[in-house]
Amino acid sequence: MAARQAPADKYDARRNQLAESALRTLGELGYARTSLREIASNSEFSHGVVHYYFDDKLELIIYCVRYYKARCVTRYDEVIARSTSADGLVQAFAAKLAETIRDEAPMHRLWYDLRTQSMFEDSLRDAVTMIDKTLQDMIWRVVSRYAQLSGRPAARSPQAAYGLLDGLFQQALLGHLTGRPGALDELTAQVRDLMPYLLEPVAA
Amino acid sequence: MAARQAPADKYDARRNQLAESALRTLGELGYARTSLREIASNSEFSHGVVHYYFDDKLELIIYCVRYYKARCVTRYDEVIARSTSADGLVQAFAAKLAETIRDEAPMHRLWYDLRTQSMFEDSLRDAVTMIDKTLQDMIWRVVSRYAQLSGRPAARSPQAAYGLLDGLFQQALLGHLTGRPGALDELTAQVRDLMPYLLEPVAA
DNA sequence: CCGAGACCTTGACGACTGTCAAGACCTTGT
DNA sequence: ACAAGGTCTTGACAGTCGTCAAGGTCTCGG
Repeated sequence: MAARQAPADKYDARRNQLAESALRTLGELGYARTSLREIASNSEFSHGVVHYYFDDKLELIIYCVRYYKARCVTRYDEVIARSTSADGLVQAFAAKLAETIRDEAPMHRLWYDLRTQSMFEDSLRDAVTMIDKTLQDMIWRVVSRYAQLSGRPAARSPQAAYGLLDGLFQQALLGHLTGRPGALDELTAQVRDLMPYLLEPVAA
Repeated sequence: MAARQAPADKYDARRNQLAESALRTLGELGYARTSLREIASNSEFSHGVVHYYFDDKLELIIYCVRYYKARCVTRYDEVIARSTSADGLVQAFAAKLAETIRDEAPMHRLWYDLRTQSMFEDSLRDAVTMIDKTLQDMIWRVVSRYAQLSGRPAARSPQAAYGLLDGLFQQALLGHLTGRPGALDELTAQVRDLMPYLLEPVAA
């Protein structure tokens, strides 16, 4: 029960360690075919240890989702901070989107997997809703900064902006994973085209 | 092996009958937790019959995907045929999108589930890619007709148009399933806003 | 009317899953 | 140095899965 010892950090460190193994495995196999034994075998522990640090398979998964969120949430903040012109922001943002597909494709497909699972499994719904909102906020910070640099107000809701960009992103991810050659370049072009639409048109 | 009898139709009819049971079950439970026994128990047959009509679980699933496609492909063609003005088309199209979420949510979440699974499982990839292309064509017929009625050419690629609309659609589906009240109305508003962006701006 | 083959059920198999209890190992305080 | 308790492994459990073989039931041609 109260498993923590003097260094409570160690307990959390182990949980994070297991979460990382779990995320690696989940990103490789997907939610459906990932077993606790597989997760453990991708770590340096045996399969029984999972129930020492997590009550449940579900608790581990949800912990992973939140742990994963902590990494992504600031992904584009540097782009926001560094940009000094509207065009530069759009360029850097589009490039970063393509880059993260190239470098972290397993993580992204895992996210879409979990989000889709939440359409079936109520127990995932809260965690997914929370992280989805966080991603929407992240996108909205980009759009807000873009509006600011352009001197024009945003014309779309945060939901709409997120939905549109997410649709393009997911399509590019799928294309990239199926080996379609120009998938990433198409994404950057599509994003560059889309961004002005998110703001009010220039005054007539 | 050569299981067909004189009326070869009956063999196909049984396959379709099983496909319908499978789609009902898959739409309810999702790909991960749907077993052949569950599919069979949602039909009037026993669990062994599946292997009489399908070699494999995977063959059944893929057959289902293609069977499902046949229904969706013409979903908006009536909207296209009936519309006589650009605004009327947009209105009817947006309403139809919302309607299909309300009436066929399990089928849609199943589609997203299978599409996501194809990011992990190579064996699903071909079937998913084919139906995704079919859906893109379906959307593109709407956009083309919209361009025609507007007297302006389309400004976005078929991929981009499909990706954008699909993003909004998926977000609305998720919102609808999680019980967010205005999810469907937001979708129709977002689609009405988006459609003009898919065409070239009015001449300056 | 009967036998052949299509159609379907039943029951079993090996493999895999999440879960947990029993105990071994190892660190630490005293 | 010894005991206590945190940490981890091992092995087993009940259940479910896909698959398939054996055999029953039904239908129809001869």
